[in-house]
Order: sequence, then structure tokens, then C-alpha cells
Amino acid sequence: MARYNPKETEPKWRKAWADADAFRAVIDPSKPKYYVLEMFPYPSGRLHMGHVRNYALGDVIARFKRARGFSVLHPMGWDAFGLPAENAAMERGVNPKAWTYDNIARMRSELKELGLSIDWSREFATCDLAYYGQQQALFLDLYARGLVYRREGMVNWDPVDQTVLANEQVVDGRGWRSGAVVEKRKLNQWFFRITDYADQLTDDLETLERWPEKVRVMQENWIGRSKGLTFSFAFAGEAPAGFDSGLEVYTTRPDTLFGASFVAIAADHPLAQQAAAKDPKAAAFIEECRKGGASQAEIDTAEKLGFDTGIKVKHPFDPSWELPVWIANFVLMDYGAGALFGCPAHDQRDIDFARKYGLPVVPVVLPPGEDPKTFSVGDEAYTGPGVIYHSQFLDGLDIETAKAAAIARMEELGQGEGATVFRLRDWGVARQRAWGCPIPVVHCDKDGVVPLPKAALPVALPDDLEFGKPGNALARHPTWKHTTCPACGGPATREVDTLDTFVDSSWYFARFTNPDFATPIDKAAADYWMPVDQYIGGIEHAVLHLLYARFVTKALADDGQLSVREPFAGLFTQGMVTHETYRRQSGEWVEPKDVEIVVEGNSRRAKLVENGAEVTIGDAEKMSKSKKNTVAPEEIFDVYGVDAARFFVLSDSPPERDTQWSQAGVLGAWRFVNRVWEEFESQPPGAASAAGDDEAATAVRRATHKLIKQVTEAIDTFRFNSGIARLYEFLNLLKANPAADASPALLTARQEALSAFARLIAPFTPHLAEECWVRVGGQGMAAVAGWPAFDPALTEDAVRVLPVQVNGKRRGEISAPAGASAADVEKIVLDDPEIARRLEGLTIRKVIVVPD
RNA sequence: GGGGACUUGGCGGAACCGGUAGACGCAAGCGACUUAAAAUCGCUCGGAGCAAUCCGUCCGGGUUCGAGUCCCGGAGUCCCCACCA
Repeated sequence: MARYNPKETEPKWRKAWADADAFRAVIDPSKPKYYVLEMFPYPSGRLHMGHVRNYALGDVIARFKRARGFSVLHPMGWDAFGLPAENAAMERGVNPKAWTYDNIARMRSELKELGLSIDWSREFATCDLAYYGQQQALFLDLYARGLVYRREGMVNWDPVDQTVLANEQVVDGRGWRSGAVVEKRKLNQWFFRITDYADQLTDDLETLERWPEKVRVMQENWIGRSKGLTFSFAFAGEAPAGFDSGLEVYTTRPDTLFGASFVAIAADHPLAQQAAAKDPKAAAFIEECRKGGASQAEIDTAEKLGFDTGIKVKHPFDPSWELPVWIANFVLMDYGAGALFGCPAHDQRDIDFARKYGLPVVPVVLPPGEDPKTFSVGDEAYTGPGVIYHSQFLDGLDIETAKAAAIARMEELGQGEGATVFRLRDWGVARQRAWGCPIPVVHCDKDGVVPLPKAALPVALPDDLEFGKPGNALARHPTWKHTTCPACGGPATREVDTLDTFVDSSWYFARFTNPDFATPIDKAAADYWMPVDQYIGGIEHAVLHLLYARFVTKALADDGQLSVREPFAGLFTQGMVTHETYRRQSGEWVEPKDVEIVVEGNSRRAKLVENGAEVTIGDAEKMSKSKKNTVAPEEIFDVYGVDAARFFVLSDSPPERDTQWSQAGVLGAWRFVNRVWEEFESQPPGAASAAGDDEAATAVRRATHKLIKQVTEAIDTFRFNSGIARLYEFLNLLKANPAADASPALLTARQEALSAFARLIAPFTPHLAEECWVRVGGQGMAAVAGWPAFDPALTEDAVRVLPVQVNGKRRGEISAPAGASAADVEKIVLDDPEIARRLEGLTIRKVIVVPD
């Protein structure tokens, strides 16, 4: 029998789908819609196994939903702006635009080879003028709504990439791409007012039921909403210049106000600057603070350092009580008010500080069961529950009540009010890069910063950028930036900063609903397709991309351009594709294809193919070039076909977990493909439908209906590996009931089984499914054939095998008809000789029957 | 320091509501076919034991007729955030 030949069948069916335009997304109000989207790829140049898994996952959903009668939108595009193109330009002297479009062309053809059910007519790249021109319009819309502003601020400067980074892009004090230690710089910057939406972005997380809990928690922590009190300390003497209304601080523990023993301000605080101007020692201390690094190790070991300014403030509830104002290295200027009051007894950081500088430690929260006369705090702050004491009008209250009472009193006094503070900062969106979306504003000597009118859009990037040296090639282009001011008509210069590429990916999903529309979003199309029903991508975007996309969606909804307030109704975060790592004794990494695995019983060793030298087998890690543990998808497609590769990345592990690529694993998938094909080939074509049933036919028929039910549920719940296990089981059953020597009844049952089977495997192995569908006499193509239905009555077994436990231990099993009553089951059990033996000498006290 | 997840054979994993632990796949062993190998097919495959049977889901307790699953305590691994007032 001829083996299945994917090289022949797979291209044939891809062409058939394209010719039939089978995957075009159509607005059809008579059908429910389903929008499935995988995070679009950066066109790095080559497809890797992670892509294969990501897009295969989405394609299972898309094909399944299409078969289930949904009108499906499953588009593809390119997240195409960004630094790698500029780096390539610098290193190899290529043009970033040409480099990017070359990569896109190559990756497009590789992706198409995967046989994905994508509507390619909607494809775009974010570096297409047609896309980023619309993004400029969108920028102006947000500008008009007051959601974009420019201010001078301290920014994170990446000295290697020579650009600004958002807070989210600084990891452990280093740039997320370059890994360089980030510097603080003062620059004029463009910001999106994401903090306006901080409350909504937190509250609406609750509505995202089909998001992983983990991602919601991460976003909630990132936004970092905290409720507390802002209030001002009056100065004991004359108020310093600019502080007539006092020194403002923020706290989440107003209940501990009577435990205050100092006030601490950040080194960058204006009051600290004033102190520095008068006192060189203060200036020296501030300089010292600036040197402190932001990395994990530095924070862990950093000593709490302070400098007493000599300034005193009055306690808000007792003006006779004065507190010293210290400059402290642990106070952050950009959180809360940049100043705090220290309550050492109930805050670990404060007590470290107080013990070092000999400041008072007054407990005001009495832990349950402690005696107020003897309770004291050592070097460890008490942060647990208790009753307030030593606190005048707050005495006797619990912590929560005391917080409310303190806030109420402060509001009465007019010295402060309850406040919500966020960790989230506004999103700095300007990048000093040339390969990005130009910001559509000009700078005019007379009119200042002037947004361009929409008629002046798009602002196109010049093609003749020169990338020989670091820095912004757009800024040094000889002519591009020179233009006229739309307000006065005089000479002006264009903004040379471009938008963060995360802006590009914050609305592309909406653009897919009509990628050719004359304004950024076609509301009618978006109203039909949005929100994305199932979004699929890596967990690494849990905060950055997914938070920005949520913000932009809300802003566009408020602007009337979208009706939905959340972009992604369902989110699935898939695991990575990993592979074992191999190293020579010298420590060099070795590629899998240069390694031969030797198996001895349960132990595995590895040696070099070329000379048999011993190789160390390391843990499975994410495929990466640096560790040489990559497997090129094309090579796998070439040997086993696309279907086997798709099938393997889906079959081995649950999709949310990492899956380990192995040669043996893909061989298993290849065997499956061949066994499926053999089963279809062995079935005589046009098997007549015979009336009547025999035992084998009944078993096959029941198993078929059960299989349909199980595979349907498995796909619905993202348990693809379990669904595939059921497919294997069913194939084993068919093999046990072969077409050769089959009764007419069994042949008929097999025919029905194979017809269903061809459609059930279509989401996983679409090319093979088409070939099988033809073989079994199906009409049209499997891709559009519709999902098989099951008869619930046939999914239930008529006879149940029930385990029998005696005293909680399994002691045998009996068979009972489905739905048998408790009394009937009890009778069968008691009549069973094996059970009777087990009951000898025992008294039956209680019988528990669990139905079926 | 704060938050979250995970831990089941040699391996990936299954077990949906507390009801037969280890489905399915991989690896391995034995056999068939073959001059031989590959491919393919059949059987075995958590541990101990001839067997009856006993033990077994990270460890220790608990709830329950019954716990991989629920509760309490602990260990390990991984992820996110972090001088956040």
C-alpha cells in the first residue's frame, strides 16, 4: 500500500482553498460571528516552531468555529516597525524598509505553507503607509480628546539603543531589548494619558471572564490602585517658598497617624532641592541618592539613608507636636506625593530608618491578646490586625474603622482628603527612532507645537534614510523635517520622534475588520466583528501590549469610533516550544541534528554524530539560536509534511503549557497521519448503506457518536491534547474492526465513522482531512463541510461497569444496566460471589450507590 | 518583601462534580515479518509478590463510606511585581 504523500497532497489542497476563497470573512447578520486572532508576528525573517504552535492553535479554533456555522474572521498581519530593522541597517547597510518587506515576503510564504484558514485579503503591515497614515489620524483624534500631551519629564534613556523607554520596558533597571543599564534623562516627551483610565482598566478586569486569572492579577498589580489619604503638614516655622499650603504626603495607613515620628521626602522633591541650595551637605546627600541603582540586588542591599533638613512640620491632629523632615533615599518622587510620614512601629521600612537614626518608635496598633502596658516593637514592625491605642479619638477602633475616621477628621479640618493613587504612570510614546510611525505634529517658532490637520496626512517616512551611525536617522535627514506651519504658514519643523511600536499593536485588531477603510476604523464593520472572541499569544505580553490595547480601545470607544470597551473577550496564553539542549565537554552548544541519542534502559546518553564524542544532555529550554536547540519548521515540513508538524505541536501537551519538541514525537504524529490514511484506503469506496446492526457495527456507531461529543468538548475547552487522545483511541478501535471481512452492517458503520472522522481531524490536520473526505465520498471540501452531529442517546453506554468498594477500598466490579436503581444495583452487588466473599464476617451498616 | 501557578510511571500527560489513578502518545522489552536493517504488525510495560494480595499521585495531618481532586501545615520548582508610603 502506498504511503501517504504530503508533498503531493498538501500543496494541492492549499491551492484548492485559495481558488475557492474558502476563508474569506464575510459580514453575515444571519450567522453568529467569531473573531479569532493570534498576536501578529514581528517579521524577523524566519518562521520558528513557536509560530507554528501559535498559529496552529488559532487555526484549530478558526476551522472548528467555521464548521460549527459561525461567520469567522481570522486575519494575519505584520508588526513591522521596530529596532531590528534599524540594527540590520546599521550592521549590514541594508534599507530597513526593503529588509522588512523582504522578511515579510519570506515569512508570508512560510506561513501560507502551514495551511492556515486565514483571510489573506485583509493582510497589512504596520509599516504600510496606508496603516500608519491612519494611525496618525488616530493620534490626532486622541490629541483632540486631550489624551495626548507633551511635557518635560525624567525619562528612561537606553544608551545603547539611544531611545526613551516606557516604565514597562525597563526590567530590573535595564532596557528590555538592549539589556543596557537605563539612565535618567530630562526630555520633552509625548505621553498618552493612560492614567485617566486607570480606574476603568482595573474595574473592567472583572468582566474579562475568559481571561486567565494570572493575567488579570498581573494587570491589577501593575496598575497598582491603592486607596488612602493625601494631606498636608503645616510647617512649624515659616513655610518655605512655594509651600504655603504645607507639605503634602500620601498614606494608606491614616489609622497610624499618631505613631508618626518623622516625615520623609524624595531626593528629587522640590523641598529637598531648596534645602540643597542652602546647604552643601544636603546637596551632597542628594547626589549620593541619585547614584543608587535600580536593580534587584542593589535594592535588596541598599541601606536606608537619610538627611535631616532641620525643617519641622506640625502634626495635623496636634499642632503642638512637631516632626522632623528628612530627605530619604527610599522615597520615590513619582509615586504618591513624593513624600510620606514615617510610622516606624507599623512599617518595616520606616523602622529600619528609625532605628538607624534614633527616631521614636510608638506603637499605635495593639495586636490581639497583647497588654498595652508591655507591648513594644523591636526591629520588626507590626503590620497585623489589632486595636488602635495611644491615638486620642481613634482609640479602641479597629484598623479599617480608624482609617475612615482619620480621613473624615482630616476632611473636616480641610487639611486633606481620601485619595486613590496608582502605580501606573502615563505612557511615554515617543521614540527617537526613524523606523516607526511619524508623530503628525510640527514645531513652529511662532505657534509652538501644532498638530497637523488631517488633510495633511499621511506623513510618510522618507525612503533615503542614512543609518551609518547610532541615533535618530530621521532627525538628521537633510530635508524631511522642514515644512510649513499649518497655523501661520511660516517655516516649521516636523516632529522627528516616532511612536512606540506598542501603539501600532494597540488597534490593529480593529483595523482588520476593514483594513481599507478611509478612516482608522469602519465602525459598522467593527460593530459586527468586535470584540475579538479569542485572542491567542504569549504570556510575555500580559502587561505591556494587552494593557495598551485595552486603553486604546476604551479611548476609541469614548471617541465614538468603537462600541466595545474591551478588545479581547477571550484570551489564551500558549506555552513555548522547548527542546533539549546539548553541549560538548568543552561547554559549546551543539545542534540537535549533530547529536545521536543512545538509549540504555531508562537512561539516555548523547554523542556527536561526527566522532562519537560524549555530549551532555541539558534541560529542555525555549528554542533559541544562542543555545542552538532550534528545529527549523521547513525541514520538518519537508520530511513529514505540515499536518504531522501541526499535529505534533498540538498533541503532546495542553496548549497553555510548554511543549517539548522531539524527533520521536513528530515521528509519532507522522505514524498517526499514515495510519489514518490506511484506514480510509482500506474502506471500499461507496460502501452501500446496509440496514440492520450487529455487535461490531453497534460498537463502532456508539464510539463514533461518543467521539464527536468528546472532540467537540475538547476543542471548546482548549484541551486539544485530550481531544487528540480520543482520536487515537478511535483509530485503534477502527483497526480492531477492519473493513476486510466486515459484515455489511459494520461496513456501513465504518463508512459513517470515517465520514465523521475526516471532519473531526480537519482542524488539526486540514490537508489530510481533505484527502480523506474525498476518499469517503464527501461533498465539497472538508474545510467547509460542517461539523458532524452526534446523537446524545448513542453517546451513553447501555451497560455500566461499576467499581464496588467495601470499607472504602475497591474490592471488585459489577455490570449494571445504565440508569439502574439503587436497589437493583445493590442486589447485583450482593449476588456477586466475589463481593460476597469480601463481606464474609462483616455486618453491612450502610450501602451507598452512586448512580451510573 | 508582595502576588500567582505548579508538583501524578523512564518521559509528555489523562482522570470534567470527591467515586475503577496512570487514558493517549513517546521511550523501553519480547515476539512476528525480513538474508539483514528500516518501516509495519502483535504482546508486555507504576513498585513488591509464584499468587492471593499489599503499597503507590511531593511530605505531614484532617474532613469523608470514599481524596490526585476539599481543608490545615510544610518542602520544592517556576512566573510576575517590588525601597509603591
